Amino acid sequence: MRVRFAPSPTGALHIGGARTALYNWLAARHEGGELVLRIEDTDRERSTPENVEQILDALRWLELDWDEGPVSQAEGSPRHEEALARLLEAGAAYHDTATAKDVESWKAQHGADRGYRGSAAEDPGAAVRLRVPDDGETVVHDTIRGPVSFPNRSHDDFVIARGDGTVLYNFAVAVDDAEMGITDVVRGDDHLSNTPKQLLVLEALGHEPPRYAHLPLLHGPDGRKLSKRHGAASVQDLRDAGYLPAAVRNYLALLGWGADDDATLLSTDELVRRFRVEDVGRAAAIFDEKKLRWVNGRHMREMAPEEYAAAVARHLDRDLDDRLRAACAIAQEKAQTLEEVWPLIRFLFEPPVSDEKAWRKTMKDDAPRLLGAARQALADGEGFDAEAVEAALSPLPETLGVGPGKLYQPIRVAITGTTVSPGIFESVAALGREETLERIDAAIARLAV
RNA sequence: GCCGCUAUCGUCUAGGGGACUAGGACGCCGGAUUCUCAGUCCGGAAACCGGGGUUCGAAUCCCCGUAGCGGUACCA
Repeated sequence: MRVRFAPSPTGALHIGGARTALYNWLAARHEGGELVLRIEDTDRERSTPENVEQILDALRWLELDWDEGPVSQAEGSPRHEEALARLLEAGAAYHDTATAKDVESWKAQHGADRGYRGSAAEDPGAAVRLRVPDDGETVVHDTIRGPVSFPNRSHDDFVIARGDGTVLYNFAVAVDDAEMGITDVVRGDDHLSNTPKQLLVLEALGHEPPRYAHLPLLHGPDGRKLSKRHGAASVQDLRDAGYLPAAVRNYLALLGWGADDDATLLSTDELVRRFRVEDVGRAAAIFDEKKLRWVNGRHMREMAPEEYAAAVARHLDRDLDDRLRAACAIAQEKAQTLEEVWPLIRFLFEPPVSDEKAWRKTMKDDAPRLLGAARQALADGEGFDAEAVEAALSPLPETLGVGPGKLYQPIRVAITGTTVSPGIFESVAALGREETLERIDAAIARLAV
């Protein structure tokens, strides 16, 4: 098996494109085949080096590697010109001076279900059209959808090369797929309607067509095409939002494909082992970031501590030191994305945040008494790890005649400034005795005012 | 307009004529977690687009609608 991922470099790699890349990668890895990365840059204006780099960057982040490329489609132009010349010579294609308007009026005359047919002109500066048969049909044998047939009559003699001799997408793709020895074309459903054209080109050239599989499209929560309006829409957005590459691969794989036993959490090895293109579903799927968050949280909790800390450090762009390691250790069970880690551990690196609502809600009348007692308990005793802190604090609620929450929440607010944090014993221990006492003192002082 | 694809809980899906009182997961709602929740555990509500066929029997097969999406460029 030899597959290809062939994005056009029009900007950031979108989530739909990422899934197409993933499916190609999974198919290749599953079969022990090869993945070719080809950049569809025949539209020179949109194909900037920056845009190409964005795609490579996205694929690297997703940890999807390729075996060949990136190959520039535009650089294959000698091959395309040679193929074009062959068709022209054989009469399978012809120069045509007709404009878009001419085509339109031709259709008005012949009915909308009748494709345009032009006539050959002795004008080498005119666009080149492929001759499409009037009868019969072109059928796409799609791995996912089965046979799909298109009546030839409804197709125009479509343009395969511009007046300046450069070739168009549907021609270049067909030639490249054939000449690069691609065995399986796995791409978005938006290309299904293009496939008969490519098949027609292949047939005129005498090439065997590859197998085709058209993936259902990805939509936003409103059922419309996924775009910026929907929040995270590109791979870069996903990275910035704090998702893990492994979790993104897991979630994206599940959009349109399901493991036979309904397994939801799958490692990449497992995905490679189980993925089959023929098992992909046919209906468009909606990208649901909530589920991605959950999948991501599960992956985060399963990481080894050192790996987790390294990922957090990279995301926060901080050095990975022991303090950060300790912070990560107490936050790993709580956060669903890398982005959520910082609010949980921030109190270990900066003064408590100012959250008036939390303060008012927690610091009731007897707060000074409770905090005072906690301070005293924490000031004495040996050691200051989570166990020692728990040993010091846990007898207090009963002694003081209050529920545990009544005691722990004021401490939490005193040291972090807010009401949500990792476990209170772990948090206090991680902060250290000196800093904890200082913050409790500061809170008591503020309450005395 | 024309050509084509698709249609099961809000979402991702399982289902391949009887195993369907339609299963799982996210989300949602409720409870628990003698410390918070944005974490974890437990429970609950929640779907076969409509109409015709075929069949003893249809979520499953066929037809017709409807809706959504894609293509219809000298874009990719």
